[in-house]
Amino acid sequence: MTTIQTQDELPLTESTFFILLSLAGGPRHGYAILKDVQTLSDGRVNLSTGTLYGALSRLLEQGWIARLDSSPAPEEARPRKEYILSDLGRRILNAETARLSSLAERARLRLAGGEA
Amino acid sequence: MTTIQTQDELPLTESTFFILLSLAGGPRHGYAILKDVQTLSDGRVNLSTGTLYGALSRLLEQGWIARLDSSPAPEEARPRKEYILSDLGRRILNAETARLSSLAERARLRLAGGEA
DNA sequence: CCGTAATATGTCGTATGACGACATATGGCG
DNA sequence: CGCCATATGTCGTCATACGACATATTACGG
Repeated sequence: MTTIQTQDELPLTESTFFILLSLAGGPRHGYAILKDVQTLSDGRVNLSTGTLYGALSRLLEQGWIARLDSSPAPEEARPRKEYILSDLGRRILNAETARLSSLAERARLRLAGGEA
Repeated sequence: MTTIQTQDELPLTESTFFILLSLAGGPRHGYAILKDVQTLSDGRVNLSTGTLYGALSRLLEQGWIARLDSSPAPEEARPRKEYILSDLGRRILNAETARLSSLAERARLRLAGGEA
């Protein structure tokens, strides 16, 4: 069985992680992700638009996110592209979260205990 | 006061993180770090020598690690360079561990709760 | 009504760093 | 004697983050 090996895609970069995490909260368009990531990271992470739109097109290609064809209310003249997290994306985000936890735990042990 | 802003150095790459974490367990030479990182990561992370030695020289420049002048037992013809974690390096590793923890926690909340 | 800021999307050049491939040498074991 | 593990190192390439720049629309204050 050719189960997709989510493990092989890790680690995510911090930018990618936060973008996926933002979308885990619901569909959003680019600029909204930008703002959400600032909030999620307590202002620590400020994606440049270069990073954001580059990452979004990459994530689309990889199928980790998808375009949301929210029948764009015609009165919406304003350009807006909404994205949602795909199942694959969610699985990867879960795997990354697990990796993060185990990493932190592993580090805490060695830093606290001090033993080799 | 020019306190070093450890925050500004984060996030670390996974390679850097594991190299520092390995040295947190005591002084080691390059190849030993390579093996230690494999163990620490349950075989998931296999640094190439390109990554390792590149990272080590960078870490030296930054003062996060230092050469250990362990009066090399003269009978040691074998080339071996030992490294230790500096105070700065240890502070950064601590900061990164904290970042990792809060990231995992933040993600767990959003993924579990599902709320926006 | 005009200017400015926030919203919104995008491109481009540069720098960093991971990685695989390659190179080199010694020590130990069969 | 040959091979594998140990041990250190360089080089070219690729992925990606980032800042700078570009462009449009909407909202608000003066």
